[in-house]
Amino acid sequence: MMMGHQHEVSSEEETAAAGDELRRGPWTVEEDLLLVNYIAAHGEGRWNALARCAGLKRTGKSCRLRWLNYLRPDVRRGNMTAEEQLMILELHGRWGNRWSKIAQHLPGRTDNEIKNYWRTRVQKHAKHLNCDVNSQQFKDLMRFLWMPRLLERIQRNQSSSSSSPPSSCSDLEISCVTVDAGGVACQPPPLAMAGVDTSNGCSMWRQQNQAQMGGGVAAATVTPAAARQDAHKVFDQMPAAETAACWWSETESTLLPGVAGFYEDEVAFLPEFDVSGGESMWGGAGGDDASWYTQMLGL
DNA sequence: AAAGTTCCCAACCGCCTAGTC
DNA sequence: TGACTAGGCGGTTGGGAACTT
Repeated sequence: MMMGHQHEVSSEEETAAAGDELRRGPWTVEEDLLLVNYIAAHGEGRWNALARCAGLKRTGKSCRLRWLNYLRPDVRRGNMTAEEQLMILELHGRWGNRWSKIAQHLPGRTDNEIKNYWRTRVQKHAKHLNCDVNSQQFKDLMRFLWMPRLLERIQRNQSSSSSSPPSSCSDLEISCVTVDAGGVACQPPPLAMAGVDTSNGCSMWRQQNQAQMGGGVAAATVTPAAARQDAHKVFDQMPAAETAACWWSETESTLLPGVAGFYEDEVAFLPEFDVSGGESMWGGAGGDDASWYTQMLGL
């Protein structure tokens, strides 16, 4: 694909090219081979020199990008798994558009790929909901509906791939605050979190959570706005992996009107939001990543 | 089947920072 | 200290595939 500024050459590129005509646009198989072979023999780094020595009429920048985003052997391709999507939603909520930082927690995924995922999938649905992707409303939707559903899907995949969860994980109980339409907090039944190490901070977080919620959510009566505010406060204090693992909604029908500010019919149109295991907006099969996600929880 | 539209993502750009001289 | 270079980052673009009319 040829870019619009293909005839403009920066001073940096002029230096790198040393008078040679620079190639732009899509990489050919021959160029890829040159780059891969050169790096295999000499290693990466010093990209401008590398481009020259490898006989590539490309800028160092271009070579670096091609290698990191496409040719590197550990680059993971294909649809994002539910685990990866959950991680992206959580980490973006925490760090914003810090794509490279987010990518560090998704082995094999590049910042470019995560950025593209965010723009093409997440922003698209924010647009469908007619709200800004950075709005509190949309963040609530992600936290209280999409992320729990992704988690649900992950757990279903885990349980279907292994009939007996690891004993070290099966007894973890996760509580979360749900708020019914009348603004009354209720405590959901314990949820066994298969695949999550009970020794991590989740149980501690739960205790803190309940303490901050006024000594026990079951007894408290809170307004939806207050519940949301408290939830965010606790959420923001949690380590990333715990946050992704711990959030759980009893049902979105109780959460949406009270906490997220969305009504059921507002999200009902989300056509791809299929939790039955088929194709969904969250894409991908994702069934074999349980171990990966468990590993990520140890971050 | 053809034309139009939307979506995806590879590759580019400009800016910034760190390192070197 | 300032100029220069390399590398890294986030934002943007546009070609082609996929989908719709």
